[in-house]
Amino acid sequence: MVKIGEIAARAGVSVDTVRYYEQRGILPPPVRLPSGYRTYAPSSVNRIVLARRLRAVGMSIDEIVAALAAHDGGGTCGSEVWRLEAVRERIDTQIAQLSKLRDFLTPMISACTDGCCELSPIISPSER
Amino acid sequence: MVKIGEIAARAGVSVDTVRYYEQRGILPPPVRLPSGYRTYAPSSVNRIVLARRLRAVGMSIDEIVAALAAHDGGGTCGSEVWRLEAVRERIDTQIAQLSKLRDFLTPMISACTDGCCELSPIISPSER
DNA sequence: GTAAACTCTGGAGTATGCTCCAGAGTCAAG
DNA sequence: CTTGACTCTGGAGCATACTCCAGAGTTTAC
Repeated sequence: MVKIGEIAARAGVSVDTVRYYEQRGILPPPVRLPSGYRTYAPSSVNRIVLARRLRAVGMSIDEIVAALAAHDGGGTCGSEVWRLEAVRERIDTQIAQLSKLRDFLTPMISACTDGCCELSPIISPSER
Repeated sequence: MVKIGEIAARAGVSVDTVRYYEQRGILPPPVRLPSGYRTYAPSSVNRIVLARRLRAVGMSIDEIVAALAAHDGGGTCGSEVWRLEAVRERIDTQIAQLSKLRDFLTPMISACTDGCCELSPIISPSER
């Protein structure tokens, strides 16, 4: 079991962020030493890193909490099918969205090379 | 040329957002009527929709401005290679990042079915 | 020509996600 | 045992991205 400073360092976040994530429900309340110090299993890093990555791709804290809750709510570990799948589905949705965005962009690029740009409406096409 | 209300409706955003995007540099200063009203080419919708989609996948306003500037800075339209490509590259990076995230998750899901969960450190593995 | 709907500006307000701080206690090395 | 690093709590502060508002002018439909 490690203290907050080390867990934060390992996850690449600040100590404040770890406490904030606990407050928001991303991290469960950790075991406390008699002194009140928080102690974490080293694997807690995974949860923080995962949250960070999900944040980086546009998920809100609430969405992450919901996704993790769906995962955690699967029941006793190993006793039934877990739903980390839900998170993965969310990612697949994101990827699909991005691909669509990519497809949205591609014809624009072609249009550009044809002498007309759909993204710079400041000058009308006739002026080009 | 259409007024702000219609451009906002077409893009599915609020009038305030359109003005905010102009202020932030996502949209160029529009042509004004003698009354001071903003008027836009219908194609301006594309720029707003694109910005929205990029926001939805985690890009900040500043990043979007930079990406669009890279695009706009390509010179006279059709006269040289445009760099909307830069935006597309950003998206590809995102997709790659998400795929990595997906790969990060998959072994966790397997681990779960094996009776150990890396995301719920509140209970130590020995207690399971 | 008048009422309803729309637009203007500048600034204040809100939600989210951190980030920092004070003041006090705890721990680890020498 | 002291010194410096670490941790605690609660609350304030900050950046981002909107969102709303007042008060005033403009446009549109009847």
